[in-house]
Amino acid sequence: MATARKISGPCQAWPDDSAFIREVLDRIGDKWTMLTIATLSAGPLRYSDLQASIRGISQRMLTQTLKQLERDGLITRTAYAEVPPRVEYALTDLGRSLIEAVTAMTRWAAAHHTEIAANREASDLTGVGRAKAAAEAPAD
Amino acid sequence: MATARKISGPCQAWPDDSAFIREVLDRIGDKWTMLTIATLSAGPLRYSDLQASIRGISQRMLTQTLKQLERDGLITRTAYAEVPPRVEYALTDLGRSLIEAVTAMTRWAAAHHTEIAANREASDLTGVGRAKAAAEAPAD
DNA sequence: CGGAATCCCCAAAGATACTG
DNA sequence: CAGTATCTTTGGGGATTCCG
Repeated sequence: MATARKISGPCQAWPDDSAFIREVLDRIGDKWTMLTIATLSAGPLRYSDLQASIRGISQRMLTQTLKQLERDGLITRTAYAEVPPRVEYALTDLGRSLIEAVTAMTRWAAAHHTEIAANREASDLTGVGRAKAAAEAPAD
Repeated sequence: MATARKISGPCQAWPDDSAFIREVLDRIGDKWTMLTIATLSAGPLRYSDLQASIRGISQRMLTQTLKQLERDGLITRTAYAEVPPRVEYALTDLGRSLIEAVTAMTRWAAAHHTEIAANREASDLTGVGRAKAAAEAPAD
């Protein structure tokens, strides 16, 4: 609504509604979110397990990510009122539906990260002419 | 170390080396990167077209994203030395291999964004008890 | 037109310490 | 063990300007 912009561009496979896609993408596109989903895709885990599995994530981000996912209905949080506090997080049905998309990303990452790294180096050497992108400055 | 988790879950595509996955994910997981890839998946576009299609992106981010993608070998940049400067960006073969993963994400987003929004609201109402997450203030 | 350089701001991410 | 509150830092990212 509002802005009825006429994009006379060539091939636009993108409806004007790319808005909500940005929204969702901005939310689940987050690296920690993806990693969390991926980690939980194997099965329910508790807080510490998640922190250990994703290792590199801070409690802040973990908690934040989990809460966000819970709000969105992607995961469930089950707290057992035991003496040693225990909370388990598990994917909901909705969350599971995301697995394929996330794994598609991670599988791609796993399959092409080497290629990417190679391209980076090549680019670094080839386009040095005026590349200021060469922040890599190999010293010298 | 203690990561000898026995995952008996359904789809586990998870090597312990989630490190490089984080790397790649952090790069393509960027919202603008995904949208750019998605936009280019329809075919080659020039700078202005991209800016118009993704609209909402600033030249800074667009340029930055394009450069990054070019460095990684996901897209190619072809500059035509014409009077009216013209530069076209197109996905490489590697870039195209990402399309399926990206579209998987966007399709999911398109299919479940409503559900997510609903869950958000429900969550907002249900857990109001002490929810500090309720920063939604719809501002009348 | 395409993009590089600069300024500036705010929000996000990390670390730490504390509590239930 | 699980989670929260606080402080600080960093840089992402928007707007503007100028150059090729």
